[in-house]
This record gives sequence, structure tokens and C-alpha cells, in this order.
Amino acid sequence: MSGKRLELDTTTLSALAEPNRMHIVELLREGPLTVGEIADRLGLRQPQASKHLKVLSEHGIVEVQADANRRIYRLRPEPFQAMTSWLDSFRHIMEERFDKLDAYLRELQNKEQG
Amino acid sequence: MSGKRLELDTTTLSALAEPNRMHIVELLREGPLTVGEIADRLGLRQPQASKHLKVLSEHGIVEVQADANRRIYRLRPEPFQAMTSWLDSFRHIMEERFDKLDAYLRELQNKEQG
DNA sequence: AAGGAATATTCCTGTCAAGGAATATATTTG
DNA sequence: CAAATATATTCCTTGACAGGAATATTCCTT
Repeated sequence: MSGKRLELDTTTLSALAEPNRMHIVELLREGPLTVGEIADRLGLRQPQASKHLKVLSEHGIVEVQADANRRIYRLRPEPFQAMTSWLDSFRHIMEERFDKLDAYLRELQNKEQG
Repeated sequence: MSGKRLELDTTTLSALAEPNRMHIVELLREGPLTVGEIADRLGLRQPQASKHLKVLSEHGIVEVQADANRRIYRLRPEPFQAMTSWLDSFRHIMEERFDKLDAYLRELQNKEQG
């Protein structure tokens, strides 16, 4: 029951691959913000901020909460959990090199001591 | 010494955001393969396979090993480690329970006081 | 109701990246 | 050396997408 093929949605990655959107995500990591605050903090024009937030929202990376005139955006956990799960399936890849590095470092130490 | 700002290279993400390249990565997870094998298994034309592999290589996602006529491609661990580290900084976001619990407690307090 | 603030949307334009086709560059084999 | 195999590169065309500017929409305030 653990052989589930985890497929990572590439559109999630492309949403995050745009630098301004990545900056938005980094910013929202500290907590929810309104569109205006995001635009200010990142030096974006309001329409561009709204557009990027729309993309992030469409990919489930952020969610909106209406507060009167304003829209408060915050990160959603799901895509990050999905990416984490996906990366877990590469653990053997990541550890393989650790072993090699480890072996290399041991070799170096042997030389130093020899 | 642990307050290092982890910035994830967005170009790594854009390299992985292309579906064919993602498929290549998924395929190479099982082990190294030549260009021809990759093209065959994924139904790609050889030039496209080479092009995608070049992009992956330029971003350090794969590495090449020349074997006579052939080029053997394999995954490199570094970008996956980098992504994992980056995602670690979102661990608090992924603890969805905190948000829900927090919202629940606020609601409770409002009811109590209202 | 009117004006203003916050946000979303539309239209336009330029750029970039992916695929197709052809070709170039090794490298092996006969 | 010639032919064949494996891979890389170039040129071209097309589609997607990001930014700019203007405008629409919604909500608050007075």
C-alpha cells in the first residue's frame, strides 16, 4: 500500500518558477498580507501583484480572505506538503552522494594522517 | 550561524516545470540512462531529448558521463537537497493544524465574549 | 449619492522557450 | 577510409506569458 506513484504537478513548479511569485511566497512565509502590502514590500505595481496572486491562487499555493475592501492572501500548506512528499521519493538519490562524499572525506583523512 | 537565508533558485524550478524534463527526472530516478534510452522510453525525438537534457545539465540537475559513442545521464543530488532545505523553512506552514487550531480558538473566544 | 481607496481585469506588445526538421559532430565498425 | 550509430546543434515558427497602461469593480467614508 505504500507503492503509490507520487506525481508532482509541474504547473505548481512553473507557478513558483516566476521570480516575483517566488518573492511573494517568501514574503507570505512570515504571515498573511494584503495585495497593497505585497506590492509595496516587493516594489511591484498593484496590477502585477494581483495577477501573480491570481496565478498562485489558481494553483492552490495561496488562498484569499476578503476583508471589506481588501484581500488578505496567505500560503496554503498543501502544495508544500506535496513537494515534500515528492522529494521524499528522491531520498535515495540524495543519500547516495552523501555516501560518496563520506567515502571521499575518509580518504582525505587517511591521506592527512598517513 | 543557522540564520542563513535559503534562496531557492527559481531557474531550477523552471527547469523541472517542463513536463518532458520532469518525466526525464522521474525516469532517471531509477538509474542512469543514455540519451537514446531516454528518448525511447518517453517517446521523444532524439534532438528534443538532447535539448532537454542540456537544460537539466545546465541547471545541475543531471550530469553526463561519456561512454564511447554514448552519453550516460544521471541525477545529481544537490538540487534535490536544496529544494528539501528550502521546503524545511516552510515546515511551520505545513503544520496545518496550527492554523486551524488558531482559527478555532479565536472563534471560541469571540463566541465567549460576544 | 459622491469621491476615494483597494483590488481585479482587459488589451496590447515584446520576449522567450519548445518543437520540427535538417544538419553537424564524434565514435565505432567493417 | 566509408558507412553506420549516437548525440549535439542550428534555424525557423509558433504559442505562452510577463509587464505597462488604462479601466472596471467593490467597498468605505462623509
